[in-house]
Amino acid sequence: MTTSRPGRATLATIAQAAGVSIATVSKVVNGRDDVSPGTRAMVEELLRRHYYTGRGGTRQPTVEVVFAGPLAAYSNEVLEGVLRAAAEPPGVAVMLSKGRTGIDTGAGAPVTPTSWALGVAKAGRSAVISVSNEMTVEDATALAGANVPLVVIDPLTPAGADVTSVGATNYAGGISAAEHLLSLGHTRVAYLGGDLEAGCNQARWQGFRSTLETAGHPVRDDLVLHETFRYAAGVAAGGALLDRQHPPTAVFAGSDEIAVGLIEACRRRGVRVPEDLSVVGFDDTQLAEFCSPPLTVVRQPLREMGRVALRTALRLAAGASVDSHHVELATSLVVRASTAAPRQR
Amino acid sequence: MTTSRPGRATLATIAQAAGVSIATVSKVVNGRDDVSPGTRAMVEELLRRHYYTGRGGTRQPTVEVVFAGPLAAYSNEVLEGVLRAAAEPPGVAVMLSKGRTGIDTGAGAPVTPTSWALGVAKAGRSAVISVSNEMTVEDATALAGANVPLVVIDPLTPAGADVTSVGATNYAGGISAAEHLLSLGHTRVAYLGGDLEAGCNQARWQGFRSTLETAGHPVRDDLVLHETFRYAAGVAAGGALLDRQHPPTAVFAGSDEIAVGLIEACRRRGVRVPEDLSVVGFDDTQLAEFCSPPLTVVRQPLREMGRVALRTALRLAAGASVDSHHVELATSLVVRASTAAPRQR
DNA sequence: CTGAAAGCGCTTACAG
DNA sequence: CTGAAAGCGCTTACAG
Repeated sequence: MTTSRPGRATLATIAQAAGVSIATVSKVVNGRDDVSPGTRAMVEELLRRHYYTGRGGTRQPTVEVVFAGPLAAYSNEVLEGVLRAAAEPPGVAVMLSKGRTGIDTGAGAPVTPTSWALGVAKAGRSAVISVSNEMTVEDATALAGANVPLVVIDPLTPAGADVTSVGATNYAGGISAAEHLLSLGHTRVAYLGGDLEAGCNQARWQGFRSTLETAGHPVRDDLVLHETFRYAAGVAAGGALLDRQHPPTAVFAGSDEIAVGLIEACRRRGVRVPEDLSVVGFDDTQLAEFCSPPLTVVRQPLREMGRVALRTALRLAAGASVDSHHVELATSLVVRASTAAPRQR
Repeated sequence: MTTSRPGRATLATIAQAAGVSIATVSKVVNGRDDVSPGTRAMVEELLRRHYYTGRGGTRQPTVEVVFAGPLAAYSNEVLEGVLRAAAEPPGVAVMLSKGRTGIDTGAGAPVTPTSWALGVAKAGRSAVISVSNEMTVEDATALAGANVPLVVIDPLTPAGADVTSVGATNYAGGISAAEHLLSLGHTRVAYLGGDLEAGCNQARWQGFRSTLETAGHPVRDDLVLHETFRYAAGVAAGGALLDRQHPPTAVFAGSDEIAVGLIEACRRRGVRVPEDLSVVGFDDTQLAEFCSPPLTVVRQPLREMGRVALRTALRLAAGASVDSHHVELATSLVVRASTAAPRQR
């Protein structure tokens, strides 16, 4: 039995494979309800397996980029990278959405992971890129079920083997921040981190912690704060840190936003940066560059991460496999003006 | 002669109208070259007039947002507004692109305004939103020819009657900046503006200028600088301003980026803000909020502008007409910590 | 350069 | 719940 399958799958391809009529397959594709559940399930499975796309064939290839929170300096860098990679020939269109929006799942029905994933597939998206977004296991599974590849940038939870992700060497970044501060002579340092549950935050902290400990200057427990990655956390928790009886001489912030918030907390108290306090940020977004003083940061190559995510997504969409399910790009230390030797006591 | 046109136009509709065969229309649609130029032109015209979309009918409605420069704090706010409005039922997909990319215009051919516009139409975009982007007259014309509505946000050149645009009350914004500084007691003020050719920059400057002049404190010619809207201009030109023998006591910057650059120039020189110099920004992006000290700004409602642009674009795409070809949303003064009374001499 | 005709992929009213 | 058959929108090899 030679199943001829030259080009793209048609209704006839599926009908033959399923042993049903073309009409029945058509009904399943169009979501009519006069098909038995069993037949429907089997046909749907076959449609997926054959990458059935409808007669439109391939429309313009499109990748959907999903952000969780508000767009910010961080997302800009990632998007720039994605956009530039997408502009390279042959070119992909980039769709932007927040959460599960932008996909029509049918008249006002509540959007479930499955309906969203099916909508994404039906809209013809080649792949989905999710950015620092807690994609649930359900979302990922539904997407896989709909045959839409998913690439996660900077996953909050450690990468499962079944999800492809792109991150940065956060642990190494924490180390370089510690080494920089140690080399300047700081020994009483604090960590003002982001969400405790976030994998990237944990890695940054552990790299930082271990290096200081090895150097004989362990970080005191009361100088370790896990808050959120946002500006407000820098202002509030950073301010509280400064109000201590014995404040640190340097702070490693878990993000640029936190660092910038901390710098505002310093200004309000007349604490000078870097004379009275050294601050190291993490990310190297435009915020770091525009900060006054310009921020010393551990740079994570966000644009490059966006570019790699896009190219990986395209490769998966083309049916190729990827060498590794998780890629980590190298961080690097960028020294600007927010760090200096501690004052002589 | 009753031309029956119930639903969507088909090849037959066009063929009948053009007095040619269905086959010929099909060839035009598919860009085959065995059609005479005259026939092709006529058929293309008819395809447009009938809003021919192909059998796919309406795909998921999609709006293409085109940015010129790099994504920045400014674009974030606009995009947030567009995205939120797009997420409201019934929901539109949002495509992001920079310049004329993201559209497949055929094998490696140089992208001309016409081929781009045709590609946009063929890709099924309902409308295009262009952000602070020098859309050329050619682009706009080509888009109009392809029946794709265009809405420009914050047009660089004064809105022509034929282009729909959304802006802010820049002139009034300039006035409110001047009034704020006058009320604090400043009389020796400078304008550190963006691109001289940009309409929004001119309006800001004129509103500012006229108010100070009326108040009897005209801005000295040597304290008026038109640079670019970027950070670097704030650092360099702003720094030069501070190095004058008689520096101003307050500066109205044409954008948040310029203001933030100026604040860095101040830091480098030990000039305190607002004690030694008051700074007013323009935009109210996240940069203003995160600046240290937080920036007093003339706020332009960028998110709202994004939302209005999207809704206008959708209305145009639906064939409705708009009341006004140019809408200006109100600016407002947001007082934060970068302005204060001038020091007593 | 044009179109009649064959044929493809799909949908749907209807018979079973 | 299923499918034979009619028919629609479109494409294309080919004759003129």
